[in-house]
Amino acid sequence: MSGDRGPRRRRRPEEAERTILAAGRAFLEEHPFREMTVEGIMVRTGLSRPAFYAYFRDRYDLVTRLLEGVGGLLFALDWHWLSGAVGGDEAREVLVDALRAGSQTFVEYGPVLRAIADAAGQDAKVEEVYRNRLIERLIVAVAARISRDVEAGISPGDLDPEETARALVLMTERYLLDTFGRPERRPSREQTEVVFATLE
Amino acid sequence: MSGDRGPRRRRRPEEAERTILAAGRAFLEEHPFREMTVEGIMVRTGLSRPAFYAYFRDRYDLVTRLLEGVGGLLFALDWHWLSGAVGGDEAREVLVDALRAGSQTFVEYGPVLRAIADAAGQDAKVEEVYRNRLIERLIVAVAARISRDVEAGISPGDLDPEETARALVLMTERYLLDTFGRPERRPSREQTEVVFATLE
DNA sequence: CCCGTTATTGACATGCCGTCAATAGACACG
DNA sequence: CGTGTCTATTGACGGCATGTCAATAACGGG
Repeated sequence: MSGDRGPRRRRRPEEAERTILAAGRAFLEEHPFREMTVEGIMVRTGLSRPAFYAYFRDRYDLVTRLLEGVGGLLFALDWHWLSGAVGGDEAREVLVDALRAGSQTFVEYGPVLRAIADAAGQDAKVEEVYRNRLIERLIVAVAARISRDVEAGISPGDLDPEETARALVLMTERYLLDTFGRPERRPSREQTEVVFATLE
Repeated sequence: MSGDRGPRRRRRPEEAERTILAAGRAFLEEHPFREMTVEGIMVRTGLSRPAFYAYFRDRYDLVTRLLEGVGGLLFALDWHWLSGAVGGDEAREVLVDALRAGSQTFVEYGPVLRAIADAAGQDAKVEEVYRNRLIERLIVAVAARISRDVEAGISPGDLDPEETARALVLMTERYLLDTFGRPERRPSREQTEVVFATLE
C-alpha cells in the first residue's frame, strides 16, 4: 500500500524541524515553489502532514526560515566590497571578487533564493522579509558605499546614492536570480563576467 | 440582503468579456495579484462566479490577456531606441527619450505588469508568456542593437551581446517594476533620471 | 515497570477552484 | 405580437489544499 509511513516514531522537536527544513530544501532543488505543497514536503520526512504545523506556520514560514540559513552567508560575502578601501583600481578588484563570490552564493542557494522571490509575490509576510531583511539592507549598505565614493570623488557628484543603490541592487538581484536561480540555466564563468562587465 | 445581483441580465459575449477585463484591471489598481480571486473580480461585474469561466480559463488567463493590451504599447515605445540610428550623441538622446517613455508605460500599466510578474511565479503558462512574449523579445531586440553598436565600434568588442542584453533587460525590468509597479512608490522625474544614469 | 509529558496524527471545517446540467433572457420569425 | 430557438447565465456539486483540534501513543524519568 502507499500511505504506510511505518510505525510511529517520536523524534526530538529539534530533529524533526531540521528534517522538515531539509525536506523543503530538497524539494526546491527539484521543483519550483509554486508546486510546493505541505503534503509534498512531509512525505519526504516520514511524518504526517499535520506534523508540519507543529513547527511551521505555513509553507511561507518554511521558506523564510530557509532564507535565514542563506542570508548570513550572502552578507558575509558582500561586506568585502561594501566595507573595502575606497581606493581606485584596488577597489575595482575587490568588487570583482565580491561579485564572483556573491554569484557563487546564488549558484549554491539559487533554488532557495528563487523560491523566496516567488513566494514574495504570494505572501505579504515573505515579501516583507525579502524586501526588508535582504534587499533593503543591501541597498542601505550599497548607498553608504556610494556616498563614500562620491565624497572621495570616485563617482560623479550628481548621483543620488539612495536611488542609485536601489537601482544597482534590484538590477543585480534580478539578473542573478534569473541566471542562477533556475534549474535549466546554470553557472558559467562567462555569465559571472557579464554581470561584472555590465556594471562597468 | 447581500448576494442580490438583481435580475439576470444577458449581455453580448464581447461586452461581458470587456466588463470582466475591466473589473480585473480595476481590482489590480487596488489590490496585489495575490489577493485576486475569481469571486473578487466577478462581484464587480454583476455576474456570477461561474460566468467567469465562460470567458477565461482561470485568473492567470485573465492577467495574460490584460498583458496583451499592454505589450504592444510597450514595444511601440521601445522601438524608437532599438531601431534608432547608431550615431553617438544622438543615439544617447534617443535612448533617454525611450527610457522616459518606457517608464511612463510602467507608471500607467504598473499594476498590470506587476501582477504579471507576480503571477509568473505561480503559473507556468504565465511565466512562459511573460518570459517569451515580453522579456525574451526585448532581449533579442536589445542584443541586435548591441551587436550593431559593437560592430560600429561604439561598444567594446569583448561584450557578449546576448548575455549583456539579457542582463540589461532583466536589470531594467526589475527596477522599473519595483519603482513604478507598487501602489506606494510612485513616479518622480528623478527616478527616471536614475534609471538612465545607472545605465551610463 | 509504570506514568506523565508531549510529539504525532485522524478527522473535520473552510475556502477557492473548475464543471455541468438546468434555467431563462433576447432575438428571429411567423 | 406570440412563440420557439439559441445560448448566456447560474445553482449545485466534487475536488484539492489548507489549518485546527481532540485523541493517541512514544519516549524518559521516577
